[in-house]
Amino acid sequence: MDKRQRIIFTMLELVVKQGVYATPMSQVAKEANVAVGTIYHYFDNKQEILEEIYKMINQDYGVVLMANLPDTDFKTQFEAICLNLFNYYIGNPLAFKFMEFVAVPPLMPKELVEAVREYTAGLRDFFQKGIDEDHLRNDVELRLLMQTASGCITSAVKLKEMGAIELSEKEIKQVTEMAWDCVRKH
Amino acid sequence: MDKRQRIIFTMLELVVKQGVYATPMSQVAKEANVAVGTIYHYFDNKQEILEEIYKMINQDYGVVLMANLPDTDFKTQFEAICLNLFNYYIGNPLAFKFMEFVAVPPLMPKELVEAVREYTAGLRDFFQKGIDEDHLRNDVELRLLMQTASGCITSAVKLKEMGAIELSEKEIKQVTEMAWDCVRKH
Amino acid sequence: MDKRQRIIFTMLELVVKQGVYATPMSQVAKEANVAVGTIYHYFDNKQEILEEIYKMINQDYGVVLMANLPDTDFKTQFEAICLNLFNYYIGNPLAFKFMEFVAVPPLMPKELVEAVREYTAGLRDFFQKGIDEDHLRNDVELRLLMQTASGCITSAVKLKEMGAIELSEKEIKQVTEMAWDCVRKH
Amino acid sequence: MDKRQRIIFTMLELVVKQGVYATPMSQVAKEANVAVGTIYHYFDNKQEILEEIYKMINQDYGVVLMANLPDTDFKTQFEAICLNLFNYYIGNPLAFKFMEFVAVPPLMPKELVEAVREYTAGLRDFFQKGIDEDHLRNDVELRLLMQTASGCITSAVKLKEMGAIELSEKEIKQVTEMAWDCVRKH
DNA sequence: TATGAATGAGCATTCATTCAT
DNA sequence: AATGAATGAATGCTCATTCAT
Repeated sequence: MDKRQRIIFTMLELVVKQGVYATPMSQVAKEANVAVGTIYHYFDNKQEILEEIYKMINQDYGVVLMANLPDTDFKTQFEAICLNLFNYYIGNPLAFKFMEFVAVPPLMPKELVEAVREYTAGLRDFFQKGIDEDHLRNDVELRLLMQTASGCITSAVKLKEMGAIELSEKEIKQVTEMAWDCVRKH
Repeated sequence: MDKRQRIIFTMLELVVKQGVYATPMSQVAKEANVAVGTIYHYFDNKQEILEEIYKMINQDYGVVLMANLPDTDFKTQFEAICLNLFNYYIGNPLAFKFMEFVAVPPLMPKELVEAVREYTAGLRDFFQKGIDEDHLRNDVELRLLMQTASGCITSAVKLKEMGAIELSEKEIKQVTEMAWDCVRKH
Repeated sequence: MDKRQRIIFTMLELVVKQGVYATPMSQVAKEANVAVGTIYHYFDNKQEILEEIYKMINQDYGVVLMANLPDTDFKTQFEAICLNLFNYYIGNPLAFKFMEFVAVPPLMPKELVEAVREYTAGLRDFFQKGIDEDHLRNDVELRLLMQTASGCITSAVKLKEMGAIELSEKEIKQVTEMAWDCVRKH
Repeated sequence: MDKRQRIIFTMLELVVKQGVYATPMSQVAKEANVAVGTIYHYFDNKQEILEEIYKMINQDYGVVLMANLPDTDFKTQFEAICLNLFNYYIGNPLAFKFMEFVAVPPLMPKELVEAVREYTAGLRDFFQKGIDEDHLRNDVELRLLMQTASGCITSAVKLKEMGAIELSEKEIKQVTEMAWDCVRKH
């Protein structure tokens, strides 16, 4: 892994474990095995590294979420997306925690937050199609519908990360059902 | 308002707006109109003030959530609780933001997080009753069920706070429905 | 001497000996026998201390220059002023060196440089009177006349500070004569 | 212009505008269109470049000052030298500012300062001749006499550079007169 | 109770210089 | 000759906390 990558991943790891302000650049340097100055060769400042991580994770989202969708009915596709999200979160707990606990207002500038939403344009289109084709509630705003469904998933992963529940296949199935019940047209 | 109260509310306000580490004690002192030393007369350190705020808000929760429940069927009571939660969050945006954006791992010690859950024992009992009496899904763990329902509400308020959606009576009704669909026995 | 004074004089001393950028705040703190933080209690930043010194010295100028003028003819008064300047410079070599070698563009902001000229308004009036009453050249701009005369004095003190010449009474007398020959009406 | 020259002139330009310590080598490299490493191919360190500039300017002085002297009486020659100096300063404001504002104690080592005086040996001889032949004051030390005369010129140029006065032919004539009045035998 | 001057460890960042290519 | 990635000591400044009054 090159130095730039090592800096990013070390920062991600430390910032999730310790918090942004308990993570000095000197520690990042040491644990990434580079000199402090080297960090500033690749990044303008600490904030920029954090924004880089934020963009990176959101880009991953966009790709991973819509991957390997089965060519079947809407509901099955919805479930596949949920599963994708679960797998990503469970496989990348650092990414999950960064998004939930680190990239919290007012850390990320408004413009970045908005820019990054474009990475998940695919998901938005999918939901819009669900509304248009009468699979999803059509009386609820698109943004609210999406947020509520993903909130169900997020809630579950949060509980798992706190050590409060397991998140085996059974629970994943249940939460996916709940998310579907939330947003589907009745 | 006495000095202790002023310190707490000033800290809450600033910490929500600026973040914990961008909020120096000196600024809290100035905006609360007390001397720096006075803060340390009432609190051991900065962390203690934050924990005090955390306990205060959670205590409010416990009280507010179960207030004025109608003596009717379970579903109506569920809706009343949702409405209570909405009203609290909307009426106390600082409290909402503090819980969502400030009191984030690893800020609050594990023991405090657990201790504070007792404040909402009433809500837990209500959900347990819902399971036992066959109103709610009985195949899902209690914690997960509660978190998912409240996650629906929280998601909506977050969107409102970000300025992405309105949260008028219509939307509150919709989200309450979605939360109910999530957890009810089908 | 109080802490603020100690900080100012320590900074003056070090900055003259070492240059501004070879004088770290930590050294100022140590030699002034205060903590680093204390410096920032009294001043906003390093620059502010330097500006404070600059103002202080210029204020001294204004007072010292016109002190104890004999109530005689213009030329004798002129000589008294030169002597005042010599005495000040020789008695305060730190002040002299600060003005000549430290407070050099672009260290001091334009506005401060201009503001500070008001401290020596008395000298300007004296020169103006000299012009009006036909003691001094009236074909040369006031500013230029003043600068040239004081440049004579400054040149001499500079040589003394470099160790190139003595500056005993004899030389002081000579330089004063030269300054007078420079600006007087022929 | 070759790289070495480009480095020197870029450093001169930047150092005059920004000050020595606000001028990083990386900026010099960028604006001279060379790599940082290349600078260290031609010079040992930053200080050496500054000393090179200092020597270069002083060498210029020596040559320019005594150039094109008319073969007439002493006073006319004196006036020609003054004019040479004015022309040099006005045509090379960077050189002037470097000498006045950058090459200030303790930037240049004592030995260099002394060594460089040899470049202006011609001027020294001219003044000595003036003393010996009874054109200049013979009661004042040579160094002091020279410094005072050139101080008059310098004062005027400084005022011009500060934007305080024009320095057209009329003023140049005046200042030359003043310089002469300063040092001539009465 | 209340004050605010004083402290100094700790931080983000800079920059002259090196050196493998 | 020329490059520019890499280094890490050093700097200005912050801020939670203490304590004499």
